[in-house]
Amino acid sequence: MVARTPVTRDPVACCSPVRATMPDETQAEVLAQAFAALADPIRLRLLSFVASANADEVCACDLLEPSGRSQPTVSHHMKILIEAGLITREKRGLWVWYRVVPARLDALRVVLG
Amino acid sequence: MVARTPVTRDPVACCSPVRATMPDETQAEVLAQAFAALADPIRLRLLSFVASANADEVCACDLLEPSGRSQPTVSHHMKILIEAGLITREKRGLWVWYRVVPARLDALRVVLG
DNA sequence: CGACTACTTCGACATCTGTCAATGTACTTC
DNA sequence: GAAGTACATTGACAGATGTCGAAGTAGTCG
Repeated sequence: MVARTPVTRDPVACCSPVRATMPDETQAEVLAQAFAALADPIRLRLLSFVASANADEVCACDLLEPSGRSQPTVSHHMKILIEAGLITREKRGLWVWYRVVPARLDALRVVLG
Repeated sequence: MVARTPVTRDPVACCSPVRATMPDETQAEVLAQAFAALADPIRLRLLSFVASANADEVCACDLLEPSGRSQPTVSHHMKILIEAGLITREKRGLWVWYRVVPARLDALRVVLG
């Protein structure tokens, strides 16, 4: 660990220079948007549901009842997950099918360490 | 699982029963709070900064300038990261030192797959 | 065509969130 | 003690977010 110049008299220096980095602002913006998609309990449950399905895709109609939210609300949340790149939507006939985007989840996992 | 009652007589059945699971609501609540802490660009940058520091801890005074936010605002964001369990705060004398909680980051990574 | 179905979008609302100036608290130094 | 420093908390405000009913869109069926 760094001997961080403890406060002797003088100009009470706080710390020796730190070496650390931040992602730039636009990069942080994109990542934050992705995490924001996960920042709602309903969306986390919806995403888990799709990710854990035995088939690799899930019909929108299957999301309504277990989520306990109205149909417009579920549609709204799924849109947010899509815009975050975490899932994809495909319409076939009257129905809509969702599937996860594993690469996107991988990317977030990498950010966490 | 719900037998998806195909309502009319011979309607095009939507989907065969899906096998999938959701985290329960309280579990989702806790996870969502953690992800919410990552859902702000400033906080992502602050966390990255602490995580990437050469020393394993970072003085609060080092966060002000690179974040470009006021001192109360940075203090506010750090508090949110702490409440999410992502970092810890330790006061020594006049200064405050932050360090990341790797186990917490691990936990989130697990959720992502 | 017209009726119906699955889903999306809109509009409105209450709540939550990020921000900073002002103020408070804890600690050090004189 | 008093003065000064580092950080936290408060208060206030604009803007974002979650929610649902109502209306709109796109597809199917007869």
